[in-house]
Amino acid sequence: MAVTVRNLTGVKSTNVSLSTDLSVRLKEDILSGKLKKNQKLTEQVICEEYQVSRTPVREALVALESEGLIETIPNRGAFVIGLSDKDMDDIFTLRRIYEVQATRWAIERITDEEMEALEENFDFMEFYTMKKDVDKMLNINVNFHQMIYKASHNRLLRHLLSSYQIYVKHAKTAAMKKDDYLESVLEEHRRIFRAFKDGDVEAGAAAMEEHMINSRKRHK
Amino acid sequence: MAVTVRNLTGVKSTNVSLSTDLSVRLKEDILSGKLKKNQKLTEQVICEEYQVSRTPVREALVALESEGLIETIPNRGAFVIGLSDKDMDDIFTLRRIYEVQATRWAIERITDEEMEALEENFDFMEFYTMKKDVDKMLNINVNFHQMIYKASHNRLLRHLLSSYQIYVKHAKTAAMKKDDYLESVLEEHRRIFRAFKDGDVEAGAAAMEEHMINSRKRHK
DNA sequence: GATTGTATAATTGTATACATAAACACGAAT
DNA sequence: ATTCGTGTTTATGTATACAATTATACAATC
Repeated sequence: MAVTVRNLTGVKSTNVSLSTDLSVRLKEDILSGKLKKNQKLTEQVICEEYQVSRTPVREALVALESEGLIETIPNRGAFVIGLSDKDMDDIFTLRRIYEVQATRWAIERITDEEMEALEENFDFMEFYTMKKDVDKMLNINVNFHQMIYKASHNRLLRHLLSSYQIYVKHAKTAAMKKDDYLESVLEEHRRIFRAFKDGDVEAGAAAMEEHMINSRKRHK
Repeated sequence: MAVTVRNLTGVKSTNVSLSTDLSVRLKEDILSGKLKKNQKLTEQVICEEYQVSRTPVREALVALESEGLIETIPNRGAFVIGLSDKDMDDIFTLRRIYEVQATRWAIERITDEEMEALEENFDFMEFYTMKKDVDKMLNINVNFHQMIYKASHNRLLRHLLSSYQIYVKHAKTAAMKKDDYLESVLEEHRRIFRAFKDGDVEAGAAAMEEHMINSRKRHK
């Protein structure tokens, strides 16, 4: 079908199916606080709210449950999970741990082609940091990490880390207006990238660990 | 509905919904090799094979995709992901890393009530090791780890680690016939349990790490 | 013979109708 | 007033019908 719809953030999304599109929209609305914690997600209500039938709604809810964002009680319905500050800290810790492992594996396993792509990404990053183009940087930043996931050559890890990405997405904007934001991120990425060039697993792991810790501080 | 059906292992399962029941059965069949890698999972075929309609089939497939066991290509269908020996090694590594983190948090956060339950579990484990009752031990073993997940007081971590459990489940039986199997597992659990009693995070993390490494060796 | 175009069949994506279980309201019995 | 029972309503669970996309077969063209 590939309908072009407009989600609640006003950004066009041309996702393949209503199910996947809806699951993304619901995810955003949960993390942005639009759907409040412990709130009951009645299927029929979502149908009307998002203008789709129950089938894609139910499939989206199954996906959200697998990611731990909602809880489904049999014959009772789906409820939004509340995320406390402690929960967010924990999630960051869990993400950090796997980002470090992904970096280790990626440095060991990266192909020449993937290395070239990473290098290109880093060049762009330097360029747009100079230009002070925050929007471009956001995408490049996400891509940098996605490339590392891919280079780890483990489908499950890539999958899990990608699903963590959403947790930071909505928190952006506040911290990024600081002057040294772009510079800091670039410098941290530079250290990680250099470890890839050197094939130095331990240096890469350390650099990524520090990058994640700083990232948490920036977005808190 | 709560129908009592019989899954392919011959074990009765009285799950709440056809969707969740089916996702468990499909998971077992993928990991046992009944559904071969790269095999296309045509919805209609699964309907006939498992005697349910398409709705629960599709919902089960969404769940399996979230766990990384199948890949869904839009408008093309679902395909079984092949897991190589390297993949299994990686999964064990990913599990080990989070088991260690769960242990750290659990030792820090465990409640008195949870501690009592863990102690009881350990007592049972000693008893059934003496009795050489492998079947009972299997359940107790799984419960021991589940209790630690719970005591970590992080829903997402508990969720993820529970989903890893299935990967070892089907591999059991071969290694467990060895005489020293039960003794080894008991001893490793004893070290972990002692760390809980002492509230020693580092000792617990080390003990769990070793337990996981040994566990991988045993099931390889 | 290989390639492209088109009609047909098969399969996925979505909507809706039906079945069943939980939530609710309300009155009777204690 | 509280508890229990019963009928009604609402929501979830399941099946099926319809729409849209993709795969297949086969003929026409080069």
